[in-house]
Amino acid sequence: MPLTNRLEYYKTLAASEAKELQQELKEKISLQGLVTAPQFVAGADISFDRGSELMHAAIVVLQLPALSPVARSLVTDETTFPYIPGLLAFREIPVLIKAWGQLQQKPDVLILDGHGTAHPRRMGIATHFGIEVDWPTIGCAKNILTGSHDKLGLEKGEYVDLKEGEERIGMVLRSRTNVNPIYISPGHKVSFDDTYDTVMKSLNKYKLPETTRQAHRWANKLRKGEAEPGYVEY
DNA sequence: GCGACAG
DNA sequence: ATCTTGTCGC
Repeated sequence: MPLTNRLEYYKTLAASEAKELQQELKEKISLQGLVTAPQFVAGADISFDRGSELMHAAIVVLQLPALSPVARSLVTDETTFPYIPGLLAFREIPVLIKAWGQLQQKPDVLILDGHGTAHPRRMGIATHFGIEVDWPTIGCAKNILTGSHDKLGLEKGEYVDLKEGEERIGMVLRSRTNVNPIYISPGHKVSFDDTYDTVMKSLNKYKLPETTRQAHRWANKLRKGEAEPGYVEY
């Protein structure tokens, strides 16, 4: 089924059906590592007014190692799926894929807001998105959804595995010294090592990766009418 | 049954 | 996610 039709199909799904679809898609996950060191990393995020069905999406591409801006894609669209923990992808993926399709300069890897394999069925939004567009993705969340972990050191760069039972599903990373950690996990077509390395390279002086920060910034500008939808290359 | 629960 | 000012701590 064509991608466009799949996205329309998502909107018709009941929660139970969405979960079944995740169980099927789970078989397509690849944790094969990246072939070459990434030079371009991108961040994706969504902003919206509470109570509104309008979703404002931003994807920004940055170049390593300086994290200098390369391009951005902004799209506004309406969602028809509610926010349900564990089913975030069905709500946000449609507009993100529109932004992705508009993006000319594709990055080596895309970091999304939310989890990848650190999900009850290993199908967080980063993994789901990666499978749909067949591209390397990483999940980076500010809060935990599932799993448990040991105590974590306070220095930037330290991490512990996030596990569900005996299975490693992600990592809890101290992205900035003495600040609450972030939760990172492979999305699709990246390894756990790629996930850690890429996120570390995307960090500067803040808690969140610069990719995430820039995507958040532009999504907010779009929502507030301070930026126009469309594609821009720098 | 109760609590947890990405954005 | 978003609503919002000051304030405590490194």
